[in-house]
Formats: sequence, structure tokens, C-alpha cells
Amino acid sequence: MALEHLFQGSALNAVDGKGRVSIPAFLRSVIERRGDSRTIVLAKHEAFSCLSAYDPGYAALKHSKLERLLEKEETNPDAQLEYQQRNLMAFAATEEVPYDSSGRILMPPMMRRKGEVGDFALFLGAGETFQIWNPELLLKDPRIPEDLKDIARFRLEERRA
Amino acid sequence: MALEHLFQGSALNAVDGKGRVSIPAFLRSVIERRGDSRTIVLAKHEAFSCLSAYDPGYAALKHSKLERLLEKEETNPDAQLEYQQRNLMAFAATEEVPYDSSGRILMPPMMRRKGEVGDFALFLGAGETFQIWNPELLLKDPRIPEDLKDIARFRLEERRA
DNA sequence: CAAATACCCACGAAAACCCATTGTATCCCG
DNA sequence: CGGGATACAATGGGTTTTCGTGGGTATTTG
Repeated sequence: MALEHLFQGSALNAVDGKGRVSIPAFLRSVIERRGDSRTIVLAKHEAFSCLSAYDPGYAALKHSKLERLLEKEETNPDAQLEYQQRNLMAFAATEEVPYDSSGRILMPPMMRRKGEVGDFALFLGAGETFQIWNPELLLKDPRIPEDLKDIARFRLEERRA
Repeated sequence: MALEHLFQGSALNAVDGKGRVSIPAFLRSVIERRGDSRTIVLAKHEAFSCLSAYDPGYAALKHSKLERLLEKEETNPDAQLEYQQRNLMAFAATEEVPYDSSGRILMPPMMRRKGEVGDFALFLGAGETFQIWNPELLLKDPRIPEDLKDIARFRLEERRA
């Protein structure tokens, strides 16, 4: 499952009063090269207090992986339940949102809450996916390398000028 | 067997006095992309106390999945019986209902009872299918991951404001 | 005829859409 | 090489459309 186009780079964008955010153009270009959808899938990150985002095709890929796993263990009742749970997490706990012609999404209120995203959204490329952070939360997280925090600090400074 | 369009996302909609419920637009769009039917098939979920729903075309697919399962275990006599049971469940114990121009179905009384659906219906995307829950029942089910219950709680809160 | 269902319209909130402005990086040509 | 023109990105604001929902009326069906 080596994806050809990977998400990379960082940006800090504003969330406006209506809850709209521009998806950085360099991330959008990856989405559109992977498939031609102009939509992103949002999910709570499983480890960090941020959101995880990817293109719809990647979601389908994750799904088929789950399916194949299930078929191997079809007779095992425990596997059935675990499959149900993971499947629900993958699809019920995510939201698919289209971005408009200017590259903005309307951040769904539930996701905004889950990711604790305020007036600014920090976008971080993470290869197969990208992340959306409340920059302050990233700075506070002890698990985040200092070099990465420097990037966040730089993006924040850039704004104030 | 990989379906192109998958059910994703969540919503909490009201069931009115006549027993009508709006199928969330984002689920309807998947149904209409899979085939052009404007109807859904309802069934009792095999594991959870909720309803399972999908487009008519998916019923056929489910049938072939069952068949394949049978072939794998045809030496096992118990499997034969299980196949008969599950096949009946898949076809006799389901109801096909059309939704109107505003996207509402009239929830069949039997299904409403089977799923114990009250004044609110929680819709959960599950990839190939979606589920319809009484939100209170989902919150009580120990097999449901906490993250998913958070979603149910959020949807319930959203309403009260 | 009664009860259930299908059809119709209507409203408020939210979301999608359109247009305009600003700032920044890029290009082009003198 | 410099400076103006150009293209695109991010953002603000207004308008239109859609969605979920309530309620009424017709129509079918047993």
C-alpha cells in the first residue's frame, strides 16, 4: 500500500466566524492527484488531540484491508465483533466534507470540538494523511518533538506581523 | 467486491408523530450513486439492537457473500442450517421502503419495534451499510466503543440547544 | 367508512455558492 | 537586474439553495 502522492509541509490558516477554513493548496493538490474528488475525510486522531485527514480513496483502501482481514477469520466470533467496532469507528466516527472552488471546507462542529480547534488551524503533512491541530495544543503536548514545535511557533509569528 | 460508494458520517433525526424520518442527505446521496432507486432496505442488525439499512442492490451482493460462506464450509452440516437461517433473515426479515421527494421514509411499525426506535433515530455510516439506532440503546451497549458513544452524546446535545 | 399512507406546501436554520479584496509569489520585459 | 504586471492563495461578506421538519389535504385500501 505504497501511495504515490504524499502529504507534506505545514501551514497555519484562520477559521472564520462561519467555521470555514482554507485547506492549503499544496495539500489539496495531493488529494486531487490521488483521485479527483475535491473532498476530504476527517477523523479524530487516535493518539494525539488533533484531527486526521485524508482523501476518500484512502478511506476505501482502509476498508478493504479490514474486509480481507475479516474473511480470514470469518468463523471466529470475537473477530466479528472487533470488525464491527473498527468498521463503525472508520465510518461513523468520520465525516466527509467537500471543499468549494476556493478550497475551503466548513469544519463540522463535531470535528471542531473533537480536535479542539479554535480560531486557527495548523496543517501538518504526515505522508499518507495530514493532521489538523489547534497550534496551542501542539505546543503543550510533551510527545511532540521540539523541532516540530518550532515550526508551529514560526507559523504563529508569521501571522502577527 | 469493493463498493465504490461507502456510507459515512452520523446524524440524529426526529421521528415525527406519523412515524416519518428524514434519511440524512449524505446517506441518500450514496444510495443514489450506487443505483438510482430512492428506496432503502431495512433489516434487524444481526448483532446489535439496531437496524441495518442499505440500497436494494446491496441485498443481492449480500446473498452472494452468504453463498460463498456456505461453499467454504459445505462439509459442516451445521453450516447448512445456519445458511438457511441467515438467508431467510436476509430476505424475509427485511422491508423495502421508498423515501419521498423530501427524503423521508415512513418507518414500518415492525421495524420500529425491532429496532426499538423512539422519537429520535441515530444514523451511523458503516461503509457498505448504515445503521439506525435508538441513541439511548447505543449508549447502554457495552460492546460499543466509548468514542462512538461520544458521537451519540454530541448529537444529542446538539438537539437540546 | 375509517385508517393508514401518499402527496403538497411552508418555514427556519444551516450550508453551499458567488463575488470582491488583499497579500504574496511568479513572470516578463525593458 | 529591477519593477510592474500577473496569477493564485487565503479570507470576508452577501445571497441563494438545500435540508430537516411540521402540518394540511387528497387518495388508497381493507
